[in-house]
Amino acid sequence: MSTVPLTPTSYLVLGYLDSVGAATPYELKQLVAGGVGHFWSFPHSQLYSEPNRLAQAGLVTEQREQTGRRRRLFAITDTGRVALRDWVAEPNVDQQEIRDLGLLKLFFAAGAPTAHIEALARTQRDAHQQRCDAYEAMAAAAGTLIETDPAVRTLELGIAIERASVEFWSRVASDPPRGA
Amino acid sequence: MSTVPLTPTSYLVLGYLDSVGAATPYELKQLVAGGVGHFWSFPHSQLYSEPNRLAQAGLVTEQREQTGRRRRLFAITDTGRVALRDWVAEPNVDQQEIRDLGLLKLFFAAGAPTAHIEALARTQRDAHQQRCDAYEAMAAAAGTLIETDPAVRTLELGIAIERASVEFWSRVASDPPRGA
DNA sequence: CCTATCATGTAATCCGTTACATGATTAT
DNA sequence: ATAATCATGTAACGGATTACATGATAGG
Repeated sequence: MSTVPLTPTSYLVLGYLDSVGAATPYELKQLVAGGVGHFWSFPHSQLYSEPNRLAQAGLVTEQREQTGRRRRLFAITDTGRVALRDWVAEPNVDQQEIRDLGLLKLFFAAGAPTAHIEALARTQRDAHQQRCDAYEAMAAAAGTLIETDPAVRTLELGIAIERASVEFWSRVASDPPRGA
Repeated sequence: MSTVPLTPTSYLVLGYLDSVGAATPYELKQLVAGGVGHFWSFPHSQLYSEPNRLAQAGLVTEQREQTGRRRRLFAITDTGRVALRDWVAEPNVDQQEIRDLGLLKLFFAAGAPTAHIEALARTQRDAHQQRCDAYEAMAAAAGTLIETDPAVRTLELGIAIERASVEFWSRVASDPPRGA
């Protein structure tokens, strides 16, 4: 029960364990795939190692099947719940960043032919459009939950950002830099 | 001169070396701070190790001062230039993600008191507003370059996303989930 | 001179990713 | 039955981050 540094992944696991009570890594994987995974994804192997770290810190408990697959079932502890609440309450220090690979490419596209820039812009535009549609469908499916459920509410930002991205890349596609 | 996997950081270094010809790690650090660093930041130590990797792959050359600080000066090679062009030209496979810590907190805020959510939203709103102002100032300073320089053009997306974020967090602040 | 700060760099650590592996279950 | 796919998990590697360290330089 030593103390370990908590990463966003840690809180993600704590957050899900808090909302469902207890889960195996595989169940976590499924939860992530249908939830945060849409805007914060990572390989499933993390969901096998991260709970171990959390167990070391006493934030979750582990219970292992004695038969068959010997699945591990993790549950959040009171300490874990406190850590989660504290994290949500504590003001955000670090700024979020765009970290869009397409944007990085555009940034360094000074030497590229215009046709390549246009192609990049179209690809990005379409990808963001797809994602926008997906978010909108999820929001529609969630209905009025978007007003009361914080998790669902995040869709609103996703949609807004995707729309802005579609508009941006559309403009770049139709009016690329170096256009003269 | 073995082959190494190229990461976004690799191309970032190649991109800058391509635009300035040659630079020391410290010069790269300054370039990044005034450029991509605004939307793709990382510790400066990367700028000391990454060029080494690129040199192994023959994408850059290294020249070391024989006196005083023994600074290292890196220059991009033709091979490096080709790699950079290819990267820009190749279509983007992976989707970009939001990866906003504030958004992650909101996602898991179901158990938090409304006051905490409001505080989170206000903090986020203000941070994004600040960043929005900064981007707009940079765009204004760049003037019409925004139409012709791809690197400057990226500011447009930054501004659009920041504005959308400000609006989103303002709404959450004034009308938080669980508000009933 | 002296010391505070900037410039410049290295070392060690670890999270996250990639790759692999094996037990269940379904379909044909 | 047997191939295919899903479920479940582990091992190993490396890039990114954190922390530390030392040389220049300017200000007082």
